[in-house]
Amino acid sequence: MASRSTIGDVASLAGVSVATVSRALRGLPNVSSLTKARVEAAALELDYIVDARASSLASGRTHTIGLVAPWFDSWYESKVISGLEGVLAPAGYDLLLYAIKTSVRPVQTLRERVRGRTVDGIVCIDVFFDEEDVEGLREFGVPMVLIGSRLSFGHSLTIDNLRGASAAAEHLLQLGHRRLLYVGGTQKSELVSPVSDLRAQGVAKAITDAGLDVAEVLEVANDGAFSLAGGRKVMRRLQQRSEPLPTGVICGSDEMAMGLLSEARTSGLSVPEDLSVVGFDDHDLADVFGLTTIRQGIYATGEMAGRLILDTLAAGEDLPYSHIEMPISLVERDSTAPPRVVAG
Amino acid sequence: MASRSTIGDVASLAGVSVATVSRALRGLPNVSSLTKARVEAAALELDYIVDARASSLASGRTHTIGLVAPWFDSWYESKVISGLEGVLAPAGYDLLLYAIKTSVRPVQTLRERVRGRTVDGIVCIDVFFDEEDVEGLREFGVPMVLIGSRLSFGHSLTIDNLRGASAAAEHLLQLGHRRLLYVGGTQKSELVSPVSDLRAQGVAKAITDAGLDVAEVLEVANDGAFSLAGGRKVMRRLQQRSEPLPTGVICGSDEMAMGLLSEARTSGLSVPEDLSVVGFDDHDLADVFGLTTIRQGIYATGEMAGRLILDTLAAGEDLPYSHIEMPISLVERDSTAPPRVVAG
DNA sequence: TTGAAAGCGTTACCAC
DNA sequence: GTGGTAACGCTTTCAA
Repeated sequence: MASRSTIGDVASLAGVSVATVSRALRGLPNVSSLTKARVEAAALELDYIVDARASSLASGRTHTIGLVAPWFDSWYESKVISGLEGVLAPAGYDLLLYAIKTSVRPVQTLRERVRGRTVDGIVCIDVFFDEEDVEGLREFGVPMVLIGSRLSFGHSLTIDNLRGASAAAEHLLQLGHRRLLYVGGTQKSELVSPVSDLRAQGVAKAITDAGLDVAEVLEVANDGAFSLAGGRKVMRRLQQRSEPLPTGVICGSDEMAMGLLSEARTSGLSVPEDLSVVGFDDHDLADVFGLTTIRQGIYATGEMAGRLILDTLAAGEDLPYSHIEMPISLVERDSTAPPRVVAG
Repeated sequence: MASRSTIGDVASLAGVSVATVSRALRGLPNVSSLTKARVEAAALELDYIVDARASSLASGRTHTIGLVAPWFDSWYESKVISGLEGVLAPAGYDLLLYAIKTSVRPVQTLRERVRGRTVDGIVCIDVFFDEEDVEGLREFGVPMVLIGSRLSFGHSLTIDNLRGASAAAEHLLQLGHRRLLYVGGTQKSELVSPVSDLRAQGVAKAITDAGLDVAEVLEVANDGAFSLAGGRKVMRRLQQRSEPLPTGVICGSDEMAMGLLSEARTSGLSVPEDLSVVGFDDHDLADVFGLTTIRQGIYATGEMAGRLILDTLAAGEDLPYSHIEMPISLVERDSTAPPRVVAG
């Protein structure tokens, strides 16, 4: 292992003070170009690299952003990570990951990282804070961006879940469907998400707006768990009962839709002939499944979160909090069509 | 923002020295239980949290592990992250992400992080170092685990790519297929991966072992790019030419297989009647596609990498490097069957 | 069992 | 434009 050289070594070699080395290497003003060149040469020769911890301790900045999420192995999270990273890395910021286990109060983990001065800012994905948590959050004093949820302070990035689900339901209603099913569910953990409920409300709204009776048209399944397996389970249960199947299904996520689709096909139902299905997200594979879906640009959301953090950091803490609604759109593919027997 | 209390504040309140506070809070020996209790009470009252940077600067440990990969938005990476996190977090280690852009020498980024004392250890996923790089790597002096590649120093975790691909090919040969295609490709970047070649060799070996002529039986497509889109492209090209299609396809990844499958079905081919397909990985959705595949436990690989790092850290730098081959297995599903016309 | 003090490697303020 | 030096907040000898 090469011996580690410090700023002092560089100073000696260049024949200047450590203060000057520090300025020169960071490109600060008030350093003659001659001195600067000499310092840079010395640094290069000694293979000097700034100690991030010492620098951070002295300057107060860590150049690290913490990403908090319930888990990191889902498609959604990996897209956000990617978008964030794309913005943060070029700006010289690192990304630190914190998975919030279901059992632990999310705010506790946050506390330690922020108070321990490990991160300069925080991005939360689908972390839902309760009243008690919020008390503890204010004191953090570092910029915070929430994705998928909202808070009275800090930036937030969401989509219009209600409108998205409405659009999906409208699409099915216009095709002639009159027996709809919404498949949602709380997310995989106990950090209860309002997202699923909002989407259910959106579906109901579309039905009402079409002059129809929600009680007659809509059925809601709340055990889809936003997962592949959950979508399967819902479909299986549906087929085991005696009542007729709905003709149109709106799923709160593409992964649930894929599970449902898969199970439906396995048991001989054809999509969209027997059953129309709309998903949510526009997963990479939605296209392969020919899945009609509500597209949201998740990578772009990650980028936006990164930019918000960076801007807030640059501007000081006084930036007014913004709530941004990311665009969504209906992508029509092959999983939706008029119902086989149009009510007549 | 609550005023930050330091170890000095705690010491004053508890009426002891900072040295004692440091020992007491970290549970070191030689602290009377009375003192310890008093210190803990003071820390609690002041809501004291250790400054990670200062602690790290003084102790030399960062309690952070760096994860290096070409990108983070693929299924494979997200599984590794998840496995790593599951082991690291309980041990008090954080995970820092570095995406290696194709244009930059990977080793440069590593240098800065390690030399900058930002991480205690490094895990690399599918990062392939060339001779020149290796020179610079030795000096790092922190534990390193490579996933998917090998190095003469540092731990490595791979699967037997050759044997996996052999098993896939054998499966098809036993079903009676005599015209095979292997779909691979360098990975999405210029960091050339030997993985694809190894798998191609495995297929060839199975053919030879079966007493057949590789030149007659095997065709290789190296533009699958390990992606969905790549798999599609290969299938499309195949159908545009005049020669007959192969009857059995082995794909270097499930994502390529899914793309290929999707394209095949779109153009009216049925699987497995017209075409048998075997994938690689056992992607979460492989099951949905009914895809026969070579399963590798990626989450387990992530866990193992975490444990190796932790063990090495605990043991000091003297642990002998290990190369571990993770288990794989053939999972038979519905995408493979005997060819329609058995050669007779 | 406890305390004093010397680092750890920077940054930033204040003279010069 | 440059240098001296006090922080930054903790860990870790070494004495007591």
